[in-house]
Amino acid sequence: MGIGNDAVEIRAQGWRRLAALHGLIEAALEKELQAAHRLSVVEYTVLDALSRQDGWHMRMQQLARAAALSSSATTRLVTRLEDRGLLTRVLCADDRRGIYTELTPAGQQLLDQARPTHDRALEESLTHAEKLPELESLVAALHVT
Amino acid sequence: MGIGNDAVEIRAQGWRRLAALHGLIEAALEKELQAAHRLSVVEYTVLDALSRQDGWHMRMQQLARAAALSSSATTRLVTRLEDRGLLTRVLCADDRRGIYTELTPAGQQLLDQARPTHDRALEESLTHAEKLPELESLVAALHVT
DNA sequence: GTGCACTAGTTGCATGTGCAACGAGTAGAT
DNA sequence: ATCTACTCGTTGCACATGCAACTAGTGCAC
Repeated sequence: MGIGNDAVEIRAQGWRRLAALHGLIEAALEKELQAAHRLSVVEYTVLDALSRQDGWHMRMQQLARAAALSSSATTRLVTRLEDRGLLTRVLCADDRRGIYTELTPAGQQLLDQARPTHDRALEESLTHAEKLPELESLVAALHVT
Repeated sequence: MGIGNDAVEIRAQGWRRLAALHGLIEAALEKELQAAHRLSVVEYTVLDALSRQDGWHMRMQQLARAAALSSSATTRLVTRLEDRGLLTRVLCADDRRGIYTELTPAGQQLLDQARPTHDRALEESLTHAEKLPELESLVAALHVT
């Protein structure tokens, strides 16, 4: 049980804290976004990532990475959002395998409505987490640019 | 776009980084644990939480909180592990609603085998994440006690 | 050109998850 | 003793996810 094991244990503890904080925040966001806009956290993440491209397209795999999802899950997620009229698939001319997605006005509008909900829920859960001794320092690290 | 909005944006960015790091680590652990021991990350988390109690019991709801899972998911997770002989359900005498779970020798043994895999995969993914500029500071924050 | 290895995205299938409804047990009021 | 409100854990059901297999398209070798 020397110095090496201590490092291992510190890493494991850090990971447990990270997972705990992540779970806390995600649960809060999920609840609020679902209740107010019928959006899941991943769905919001995708819309947000698209809007961050500012009117520009994103390929499916970029979306997959942004949402930390498999490509199959991304396919169905995009289908879901497309069925709700929030985004559209655009075939790309240069590479006909590739598919671009872009926000529709309705998608942009829903995102505009959902963003305050998201930001408020995020702030609340961070404030809550900050009070838990084992999460305090990790929350502080998020404020750092 | 005053100071208030900056704080909001910083929080959002922090959350995206947290989610990214979490996804990175979880995917790596999932892959390694699944391949080497047919264990998912949540399953490992539960076994680990139980062993951390050092031979003592844990109620279903403690387990649910430790794994960031709903109670229904916890029920089935415990059933799965019980079917594999890794833990046992123990009815509690004082409160007959409550159910304790404890590791079996086989569960302890599998955990002992899986822990090095887990710790190594964790170290590797942290080392990898440390090289990504946007995750570097967050990874550093995990080292802090 | 033809063939081959590769990438992008989609689908069948099995599985893990959350929500809501439920049965069982507890604690307190009267 | 009984009624009520609550907690604990389990189950039916719908649904999102990952893996593997597939189709379509690209690019390189020859």
